[in-house]
Amino acid sequence: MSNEEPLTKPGYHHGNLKSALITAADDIIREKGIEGFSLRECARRAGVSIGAPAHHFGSVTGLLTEVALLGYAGLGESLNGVITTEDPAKDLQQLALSYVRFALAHPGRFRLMFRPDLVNREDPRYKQASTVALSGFAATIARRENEADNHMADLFVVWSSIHGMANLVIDGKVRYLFGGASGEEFVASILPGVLAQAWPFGQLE
Amino acid sequence: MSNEEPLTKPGYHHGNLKSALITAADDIIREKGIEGFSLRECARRAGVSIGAPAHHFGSVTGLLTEVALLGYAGLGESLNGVITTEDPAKDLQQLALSYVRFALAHPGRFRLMFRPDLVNREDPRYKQASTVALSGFAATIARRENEADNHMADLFVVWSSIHGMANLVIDGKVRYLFGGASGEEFVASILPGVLAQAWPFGQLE
DNA sequence: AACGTTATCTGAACACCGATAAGATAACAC
DNA sequence: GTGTTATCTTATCGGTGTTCAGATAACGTT
Repeated sequence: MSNEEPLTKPGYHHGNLKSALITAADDIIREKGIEGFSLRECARRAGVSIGAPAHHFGSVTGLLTEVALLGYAGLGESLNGVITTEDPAKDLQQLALSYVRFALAHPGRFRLMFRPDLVNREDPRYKQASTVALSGFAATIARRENEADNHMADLFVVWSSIHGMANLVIDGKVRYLFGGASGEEFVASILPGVLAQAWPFGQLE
Repeated sequence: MSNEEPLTKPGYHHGNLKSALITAADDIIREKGIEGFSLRECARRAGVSIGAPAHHFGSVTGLLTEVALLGYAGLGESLNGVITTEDPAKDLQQLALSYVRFALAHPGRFRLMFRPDLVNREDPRYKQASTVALSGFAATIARRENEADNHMADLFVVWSSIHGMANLVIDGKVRYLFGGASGEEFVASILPGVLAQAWPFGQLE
């Protein structure tokens, strides 16, 4: 029994306004991007007055933080789902692919997740969600290395590379480098080749 | 003779409103970040009415595009200044350092430069400015390689890595990975070690 | 030197936005 | 059934970018 969308609909009390607002926010962000989001339209879509969200989320940051948390949960699922544990080097390539695919499939969410002005990073759930999302990734790094190596340094470098790819791809810089290839084409056909050929983290060790 | 700031000051006509507005915008972005920017405050600082900027820039995007162009010019200076041509591998490390340093020194500008909703990337000057800014970087990649190699793929991968580092650093993710190190500490003392130890692009070949 | 043209800037209006607070409403506990 | 509390509405505030008619002055031409 999923008490997601329409628990109780009509009347003065919405019933599950909180989740309805989160859903509406996620919809807007998917349709118009994070820049096209507005709290008022969000309330409008949930069929509620413009002052209602404040009671549940305090401010727009509170609501968007919830959306960002969902984003990290989704990213974590995507990442942790491709880890085989058998071949760390191959796992890293798959993680890079999944990371870029996620950013490309949910650019609005992805951008929101890294917008410190829109997300309350002091929320302890934020730290937990982002840590969990990257936990399998960090474990893969550690699995690849000798014990004496500096895991943090390698995690930073590899994460940087993956994160930078995702940002460049959703910013359309790929078209700038590779001609007319769109983001989807790029990930589907070019990126695996790029990773196998030029990405150093899979070949090392 | 620098006809920069106060060419002609008082009166109905400002004299050099265009550059004054660009300067004011850059100041606001430096003080409050790109999210704290507003066209109205920009006009206020330039001592001009709220409708004045429209005549010179059309919209807020037009003005911010000019600031972004300045940003790319500054980034290009920083990058091209560290290239020695002698040792491409070492040059790449210096380029990475300069890139991150620039982002950390001008986080507002840097974020603006990669905000497609705030910058008009159809402006031909934008394409030129970003190309010039990365020209020395691309040349260093090419210089490092054999002729048969795929320059575009390598440029993408190395740029991704550098760009990702810069983003993670200004987003404060460094503290998350490296304990209490601030961005400045990281760039000044930690990052060179990270690059020498874990960054693969300097050692290869 | 005077005139007409054009570039520049003002001022007001409009439609949005997020935040806030007082009050209406209804669910819920007792 | 009554009182309490959570929820939502309504109105208001200050702020934003855009637009446009009109004021102003610089500039080119005669």
